[in-house]
Amino acid sequence: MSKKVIPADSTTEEKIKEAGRKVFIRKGYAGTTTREIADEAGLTHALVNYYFRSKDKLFDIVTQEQVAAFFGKIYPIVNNEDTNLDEKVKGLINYYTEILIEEPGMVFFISSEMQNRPERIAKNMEDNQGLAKAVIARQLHEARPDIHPMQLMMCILGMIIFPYISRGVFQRSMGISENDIIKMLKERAEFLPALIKAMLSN
Amino acid sequence: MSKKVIPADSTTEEKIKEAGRKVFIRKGYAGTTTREIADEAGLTHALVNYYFRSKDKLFDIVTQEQVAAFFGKIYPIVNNEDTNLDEKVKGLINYYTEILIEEPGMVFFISSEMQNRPERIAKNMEDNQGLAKAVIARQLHEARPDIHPMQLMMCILGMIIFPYISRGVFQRSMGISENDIIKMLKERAEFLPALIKAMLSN
DNA sequence: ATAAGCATTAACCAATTGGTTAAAATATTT
DNA sequence: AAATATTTTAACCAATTGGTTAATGCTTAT
Repeated sequence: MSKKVIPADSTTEEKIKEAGRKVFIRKGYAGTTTREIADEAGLTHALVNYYFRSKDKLFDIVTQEQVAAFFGKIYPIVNNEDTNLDEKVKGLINYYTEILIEEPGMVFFISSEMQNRPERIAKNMEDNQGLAKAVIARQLHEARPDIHPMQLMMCILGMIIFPYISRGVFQRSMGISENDIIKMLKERAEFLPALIKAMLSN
Repeated sequence: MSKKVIPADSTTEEKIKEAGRKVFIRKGYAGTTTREIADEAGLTHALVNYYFRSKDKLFDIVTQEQVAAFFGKIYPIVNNEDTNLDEKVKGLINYYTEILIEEPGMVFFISSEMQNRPERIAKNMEDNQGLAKAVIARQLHEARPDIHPMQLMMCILGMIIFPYISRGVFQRSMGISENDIIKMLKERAEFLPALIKAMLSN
């Protein structure tokens, strides 16, 4: 997930998969050509089909793994019996701050996948029984019994993730530099827990 | 912006533009073919070039107008001197609830445009001097002087908009129907003002 | 060393793409 | 009604696309 530098000694298959991941996230499925993936990997485009049979199959694998990695890291946080709500919130904030500064396209990628071809991702979600049964849902219900835990979850995740989606808008709107907006995004990690706490206090 | 049914008496040019808008939002630039736009409009694809010279030019115009309409409706709300913060929040919630239930792809479209080709949209933003100088920014600063108004703005908009982006995830994760998730999204409009108020109370 | 199997390449293919154009259809002007 | 201008169409074009394949290179076991 983090800045994946392709190791020089990685196999051709790994190179292609990683190149595919990068380009797919950057340009989306339709905007990506197998030749560009091959270029990114420093190979011929015939090899994409040699190792993965088709662009579609490669995309499937990349998406599958990406989503699995994404949610795989979230569930341990929201399902931890030993942390309270505040600690979970901080855990989520740290996680998203880390990966989304590195790879801002990730949210687009996953959520557009989720909208366009939900079946493909369903499997990974079921394995984890979803957010609905997570420990955090119970804790949210305790904090605010008047509002459905999933609604609160949307609020929390929205506050954390949305800025990475709307980055460009805010950057333009405020006329500030790339570096400054990244600084702002990192700053958020500090005061967000308090804001969320205030929101959840009945 | 709302459910735009193409009037039967509209000109060919209007038909193409509206068809282009729909398909571009649904499939993105790369995923859209001029022939599909023509199909959607019930015409030959040569007419797309006849009226708009190229797919690219049509996309430019559609994007331009879409962004202008989008922000054109927001700025009157956030710049109103006669409403307080709570009323502005409610105004934003109503606006987004309305258009995003109608056209869930809009947020994707605009924010991905904003990330991929920010120059193209810059003009529309400057005209409105951005969010930074809006009345709401001043009011947010009064409510919470300890946090930058733009940070608060991201929080508010995140809580409102993010659910429309992550719709699919939550729907899957909770195993509920399309209708139920729409019901949830509409429900949000009712309790969100209170949650945001709680968050902003120092 | 040689044969066998795997990896890689360049050349190729059919389908689709954005875009053009000449001719046909329609509307407008005279 | 005839001439003119505009709109629409079908056929076409070159470029790009995902995918295949036969030949070449490279390992590795024999």
